[in-house]
Parts: sequence; structure tokens; C-alpha cells
Amino acid sequence: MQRRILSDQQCSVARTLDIVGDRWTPLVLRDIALGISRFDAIQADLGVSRKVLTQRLDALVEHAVLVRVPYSEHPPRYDYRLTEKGDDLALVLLALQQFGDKWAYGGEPPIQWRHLSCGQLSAPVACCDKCGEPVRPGDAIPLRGPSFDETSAPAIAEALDEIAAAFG
Amino acid sequence: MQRRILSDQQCSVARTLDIVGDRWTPLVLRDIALGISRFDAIQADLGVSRKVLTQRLDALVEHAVLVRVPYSEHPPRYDYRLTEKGDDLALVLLALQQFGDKWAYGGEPPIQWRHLSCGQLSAPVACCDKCGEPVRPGDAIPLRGPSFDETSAPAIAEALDEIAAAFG
DNA sequence: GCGAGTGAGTTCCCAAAAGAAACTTACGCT
DNA sequence: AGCGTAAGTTTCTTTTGGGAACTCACTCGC
Repeated sequence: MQRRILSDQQCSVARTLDIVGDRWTPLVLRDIALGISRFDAIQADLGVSRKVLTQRLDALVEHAVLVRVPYSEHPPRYDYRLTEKGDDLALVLLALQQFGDKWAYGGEPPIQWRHLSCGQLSAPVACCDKCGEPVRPGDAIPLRGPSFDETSAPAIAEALDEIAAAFG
Repeated sequence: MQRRILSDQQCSVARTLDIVGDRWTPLVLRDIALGISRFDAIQADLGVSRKVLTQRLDALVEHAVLVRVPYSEHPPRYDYRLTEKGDDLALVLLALQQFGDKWAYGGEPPIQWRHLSCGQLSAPVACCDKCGEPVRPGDAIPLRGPSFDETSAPAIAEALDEIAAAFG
């Protein structure tokens, strides 16, 4: 029996979960995003087993989310750094953090962000890229996109039709 | 040996991962957010094993992310629906979807959103809640927040200090 | 030159979680 | 009485994860 691969699903969420869909990968990325970039430092900070950390780092490099930047040859030693793709994944981390700040810490978070351009303590909000207004779930409705495949996801197709019917 | 509980870490990301930190939970939430709200329908759509689905739904109800809304007694049958907390988690799904739309589908996503108030096809962008400008990783720097605990996360503390030093 | 230390894995063994598929319970329908 | 349906539960087997010890290729202090 194989571990279920999610990428066969025609869904952006499923595809992304093939990269970050486990307990450790997002925390590894968080550490690297904060500048904790070496194997032993990450291992010590998270307490993850060395075997699992090796597997996760290899997978992230494989997915081009991380790059190994050598800081020594003989023996080869690297810093792990985010690629541009990794920076985009950091936005997912930010969303996880926002949720935890609100629901696990009641607005007294362990870490805050200062927005460099405006200088203020900043919490990211999801906004519509067209009108710039903040978007909450319920403010937008899902529709078939260019690569939607009717036959491979009949239950989703039906759900979309029901939503479309409800909103004219 | 126990499965590692992440909530002991003083980190909003880790706390949130105790709820959605596996391959199936986010997909279950996605289905429910789209209106696929019954056990068999979710199971058929995702192909997840019934045992795992039971465990995930129970955990989500436990975490108050979902509620069971009865549609039949004798035998008891429920629709699963998102709570307000669940709606907030949907923002994490949105971030996962954004990433997948860009990196797994190259901008040709299977599902799009129409923003009801402006009527346009909308992609959510993370924006600063103070100045309203879009935020990219690198546009903001992390600082100690009110509940930061110096001693329990020395590696993070050091990383924050380095960042603070670099940005004055 | 030699033993101790460091960084990054690798290997082994055992416990826990996931997958598949069959079984159960409590109905409603004909 | 027998079939169908919804929502689990159980059993059995394969994978994956945790913990700790081991390896390898150096560097440094003496």
C-alpha cells in the first residue's frame, strides 16, 4: 500500500498539501524563514527526529522550495534558504500564524511583525486584489476556473452548481 | 511513545498545526466549506478511509472548528458545518489554494472566486491591516510579541535579535 | 600527531498512524 | 421479509515516526 498521493486531485489545495501537508514541514519552513538555516539548529529548536528532518529537507529541496547554499566544502555543509517559491509558501505560514494568534493566544501573540514601509505593527489581512477591500469567507463565491475538470470531481461540480443557483 | 504534540511550542503556527497539520484535515475543511457536508459525500469525494475521516471529523468538532447539525434523529445523522473559528481556518485554505494556483497550475486554476461586493474575479492578497498595502515576505520583520517566552525558545530569540540588529 | 568536538546525516528497533475492506446499527421503502 | 442508505467500527497489514546510537569528514587546541 502506497501513501496516498494527493496531487492526482484537481485541486490547488491538495497539490500544495503534497508539499506542506504534515506536522513538521511548516515548522521547518518557519525556522528557515526566521534565519535558522542549519540542520542541527533546526533539529535542536524543533525537537524533530533527525531522520524525519532529513526527509523533510530533502523533499523541500526536491520541490524547489529550499536551496542548499554551501558554506563549507570538505565536508560539504549548507545553509538552507527559501527560494522565491518558498517565499510564497511563507504566506501560508502567515495565515497559520494569524489563526493561531487569534484562537490560541487570544490576540497576545508570541511574535509580531513590523511593516517596514509604514513602520507599524502589522497583521496581514486577506484583501481582494481587484478592489482592495478585505475579504472574509462568505464574501466571495467559488466558480469553475480554466482548468476545472467536470468528470474527475462530480461532487465538487454539484456543490458549485448549488452555490451558483443560490446566488443567481 | 506518544505522537509529538506541537502545542507545547510557544508558536502560533505550531498551535494551528495541531488542528490542521496533516494531509486530510485541510481537504475535509475544503469540502465542508464548499457545502459537501455529510460523511459519505466527503468520503466519496476525497477517497480517504472511513476510519481516518471519523477521527478527523471528531477532532475538528472537538476543536470547535466544526459543529454537527442534526438533519435526522433515530438514527442520528448530521451535516457538518464550519463555525466562526472554522471560517477563520478557511483563510488558511485560501492561502494554500493561492500557492497551488500559482505553482501547481501556473495561473490556470480549477476554481476561482467572485468577490460579491465588487463583482470581479478575485484572488486574495495579504495586505497590511494598518496601511492597506500588499505585504510580501521581506516587507515585514518579526519582533517579540506580548507572550514571547525568552527561555523556552532561545534559538528563536537569537534569530530575532539578529534580524533586529540588521534592521537597526 | 592525537584525542575531543562539531555538523550533518544514517541505521536500527519499536510504537503509532494510515489504508482497505468487511462488518454493524438503525432506520425507511416496497 | 428483504433491500438500500447513512454513518460509523473493527480487523488486519503496511508505512511512517520517535529515540537513540553510530558514522564520516573534517577542525581545533595542545
